[in-house]
Amino acid sequence: MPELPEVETIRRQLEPALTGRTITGVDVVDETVVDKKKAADFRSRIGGRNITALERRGKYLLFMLGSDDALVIHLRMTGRVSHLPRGTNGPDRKHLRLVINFEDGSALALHDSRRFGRALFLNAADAGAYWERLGPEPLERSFTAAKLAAILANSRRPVKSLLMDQSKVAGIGNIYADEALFAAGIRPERRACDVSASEAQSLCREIKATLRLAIRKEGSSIDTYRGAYGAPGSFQDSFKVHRRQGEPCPRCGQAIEKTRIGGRGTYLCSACQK
DNA sequence: CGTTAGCCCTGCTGGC
DNA sequence: TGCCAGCAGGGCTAAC
Repeated sequence: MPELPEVETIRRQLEPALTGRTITGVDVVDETVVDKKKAADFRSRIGGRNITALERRGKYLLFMLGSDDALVIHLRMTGRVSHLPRGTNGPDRKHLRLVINFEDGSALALHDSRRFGRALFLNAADAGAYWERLGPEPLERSFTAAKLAAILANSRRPVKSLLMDQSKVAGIGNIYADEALFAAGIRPERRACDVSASEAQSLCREIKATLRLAIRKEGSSIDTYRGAYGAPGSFQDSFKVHRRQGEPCPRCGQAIEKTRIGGRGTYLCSACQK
């Protein structure tokens, strides 16, 4: 499932190829992907526009269209974006949801088996309110231990739930929450407000380190994730606890456990995480 | 306001 | 081997 590292990988892969492209055609194959009522508006608003830059906010991929308008894509669970050079096809026709054609004959395809992924046109005037729903970017320099500690301090929810709450911190999902909490030695079910200042410092450092390494490894391909040109990521080979139930903890050897927190499968080492 | 449950979806897994 | 119930889960909305 695409989280911050996967979306950032796709952004970096697409940036050189799509910057400067002009949108010459929009084929909304499955209208649920753009919200049925907005399909016609979506087509007319992005048609003919020029892509000036590619950005990312949390797990959202942004194709800037000038004047601060943007085409926004969220892949949710099983969404995939592919840049298809002239005359090539995407990974499978069956799950094709959206095709955006460019003046150079290439196209951007959105595939999604589960139909959770979304695309939308975001007017510059609405952008402020739209992004205000999201918490800070964890890889920004301004995301400090003190900032994280302040976020954790006023909630009695499990610390893992806070990390995954996009209004608190943007971009962390189930994989990277599990891995960062293991690296920081913190049990995921702990009340957020009970995490100490020094633990918050460790957690802040490990969140950044985990996300940075995952970006370097081009994300995690455990289910359907692939890059924009079909290449899998390799961070799954670096998982210490996620999806490793029953396997020995790489640090102490005790079997990795699986529990549920906030309705999400959660993996941890009960010996290493306090 | 803070928090949680339910919903959307469909491929895959596991049990028989 | 084949079948099928149930799981998986990001983000939104409703409800507590």
